[in-house]
Amino acid sequence: MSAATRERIIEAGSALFRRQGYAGTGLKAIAAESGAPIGSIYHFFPGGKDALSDAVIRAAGRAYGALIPLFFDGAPDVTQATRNAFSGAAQTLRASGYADACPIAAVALEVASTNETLREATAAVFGHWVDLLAERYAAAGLDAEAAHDLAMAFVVNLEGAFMLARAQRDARIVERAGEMVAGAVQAALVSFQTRAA
Amino acid sequence: MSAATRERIIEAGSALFRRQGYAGTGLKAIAAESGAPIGSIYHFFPGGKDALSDAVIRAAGRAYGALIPLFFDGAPDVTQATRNAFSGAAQTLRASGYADACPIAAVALEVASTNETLREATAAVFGHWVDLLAERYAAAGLDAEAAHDLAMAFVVNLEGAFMLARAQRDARIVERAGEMVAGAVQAALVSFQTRAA
DNA sequence: GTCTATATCTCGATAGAC
DNA sequence: GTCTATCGAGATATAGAC
Repeated sequence: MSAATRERIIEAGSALFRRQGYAGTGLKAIAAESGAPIGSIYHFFPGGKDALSDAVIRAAGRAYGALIPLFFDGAPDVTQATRNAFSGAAQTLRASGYADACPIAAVALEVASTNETLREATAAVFGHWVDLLAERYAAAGLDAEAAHDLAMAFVVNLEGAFMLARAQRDARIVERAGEMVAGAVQAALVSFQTRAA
Repeated sequence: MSAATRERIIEAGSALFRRQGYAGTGLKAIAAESGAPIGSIYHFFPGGKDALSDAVIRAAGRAYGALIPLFFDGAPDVTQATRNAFSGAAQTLRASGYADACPIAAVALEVASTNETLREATAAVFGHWVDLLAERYAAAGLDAEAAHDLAMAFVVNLEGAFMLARAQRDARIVERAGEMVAGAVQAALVSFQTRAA
């Protein structure tokens, strides 16, 4: 099955990029991890490492964007959903031995000044996540600007907390960052209701 | 002058690490950037790339820690100092074409799961920054736990904002993150004064 | 589509002249 | 202390059999 091989290559690339970064991950390692030979990588991605990396970044963007409904659809309100999302991320981090955090964070910092194509891919993914979150905050009654700022704060805090938590091996950093974002969300909601009243 | 050569090597490593990361930066590139031959790197750092990288990380920790008094000593209060620090970072980011952000961020994400020695070095640097900032917030009257949490939020937001700002080429993200942290600092100060009264 | 072999390059590291 | 030459390993990429 060719489609399955292509997906397995992307999945392997995603797993290795999040732990070793872009430059630290060779195509041979991705081939070994996916079980496919090197030739298959160039068959599915004629553009080589850049084309594969672009596909990995965008796939990770879709996959993690799909997690947002999981936390927001079931929660009683967006404040609790925000808190739960950070708690879930902290739990995943702990369970994986501080390896599984953001799939594109290391790559984003590596390519920001060295690879314009991939930089744009990471920018699009961050923008996608912010848009999805902003929709949720707007649906809770906040105006567009406040919703966007909180969505940006969500991603900023998650990424920054992932960095410190992985370095210091302390997942509570992610939980504390979640408290701060949730507090800002709550404060914005209260401020909006006060203004409306 | 041998000491000057050693420092030039560290300075070159710092400049390249922040733009290309750890795995993306070769010792030959550091040698070329510093003007020293490869042999000199192994003369001053017999431990090779790891020993040099450790020195680069710790030097960056000291250098950026030394920036904190610059913002906090002259400011009217810690809230304004916090805001100014983020504004200054945003300005540096813009002026450097979105290249000069945190000197150890990319390295930290790369080594967190791949190099225990360097992971500990980055953890120590983050901890050092948090400690220095917590001292400032504590000196403004906050209790130790609140001061520490705000200091952590400072570094978390700065690192996360750097990541998104570099990817999307928008330094306002750093400024907005500064507003959020400064707001949390202000709220904590007000809350403390209310409790004390 | 799958897989191997290989060309070319650059890596970290070392040896040794000066 | 400075500098060059070089080693073996691993990188990306390609050619071509099956």
